[in-house]
Amino acid sequence: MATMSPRRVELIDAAARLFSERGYHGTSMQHLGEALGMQRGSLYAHIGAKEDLLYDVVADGAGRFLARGEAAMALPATASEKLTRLLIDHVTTATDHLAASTVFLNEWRYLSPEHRDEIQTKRDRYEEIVRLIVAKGIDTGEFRPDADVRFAATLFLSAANWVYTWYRPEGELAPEEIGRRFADLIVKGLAP
Amino acid sequence: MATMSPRRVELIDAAARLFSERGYHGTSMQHLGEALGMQRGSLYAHIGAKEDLLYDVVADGAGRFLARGEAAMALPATASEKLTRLLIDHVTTATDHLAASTVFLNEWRYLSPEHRDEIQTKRDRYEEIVRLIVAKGIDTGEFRPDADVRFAATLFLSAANWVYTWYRPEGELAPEEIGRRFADLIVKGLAP
DNA sequence: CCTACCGATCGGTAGG
DNA sequence: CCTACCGATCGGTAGG
Repeated sequence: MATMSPRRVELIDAAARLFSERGYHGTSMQHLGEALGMQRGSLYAHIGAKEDLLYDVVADGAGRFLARGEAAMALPATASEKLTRLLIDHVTTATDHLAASTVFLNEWRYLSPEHRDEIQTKRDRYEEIVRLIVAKGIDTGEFRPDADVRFAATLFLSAANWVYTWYRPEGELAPEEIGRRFADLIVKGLAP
Repeated sequence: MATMSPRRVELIDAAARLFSERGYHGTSMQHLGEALGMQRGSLYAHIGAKEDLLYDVVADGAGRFLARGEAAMALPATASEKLTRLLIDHVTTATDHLAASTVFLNEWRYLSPEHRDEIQTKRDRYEEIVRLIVAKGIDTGEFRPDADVRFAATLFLSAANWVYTWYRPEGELAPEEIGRRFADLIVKGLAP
């Protein structure tokens, strides 16, 4: 990562954009070459195979979300605050990196088995973080005792992960505001 | 539709399954031929082009969801009851027709522009139905007056449309129960 | 529904 | 980074 050439970075950017628009299988090396103004064969000076690009894009996306998750969990704050903070960060991250997030969420299943397993582990960890925050809120009495941890976490993830399908930068609501409103609704649903 | 041959029905079924597993662009006519035990060229006795199959699968999915939506709206019931009923029906439909629902939700963007527009209209109508139910609940005082109609509807749709990514038939919860728990959380979030 | 074929394009490589 | 190429496969058609 530290030694990644500028060309490789450009290539990953173009891959994120093209894969998000046309899908991984709908994007050819030819398309990628045109996006960078070079012959498709020349791309192999920078990568070993097409799947490397998918992995790079997906791993970037996974890494970003997970970093926000770990940060939210480490906050000295109530469960409601952590949940709200994380949902805002999640939405902001998804919208700031819309192409990469789209690829992360809907093309990751085309990764090679090894790469897929690695990403699955990160997804599992992220989900666990959300559950831990909800469970903590129940413990402290902040959320109602009969709340369903798994369903509350899944509702959180559903709202967060569906944003990329409808968010448009020209829309009237800022990403922060979107995250906040979802969090309000969910936190109210969890109130005692 | 009334005159659809058994072979064509088999073909659409196989397309739903394969497109949901490998994506539209990741599925070749060769794959489809193998699934039906025939040569790929022979498939053209039943369809005009590969895209016809995508359209058939997506249109089936869209039609099913929309029918549930219109039915829920027509119920003689409170807004909470309609919302709960629709969410249960949505989840049940998505899980009963998991492959077609998956294709409907994540391959529809590869339709031809005309077909895409037609499906978009149905999606818009479905979303409108959810909003109308929420708005009605606010009018009658069933939901709190400051509830955000668009966000409540989007939270509903997010939960409903994310199910296909994590639902597994061998899981412990029945689809009805999944829909009911989501509905409870959302309705509680809307309570005055 | 099959055989045999169409031109185009696929991901990837060699050699410079 | 390009030229020139590899074998394989793509969606689709003709003619039977």
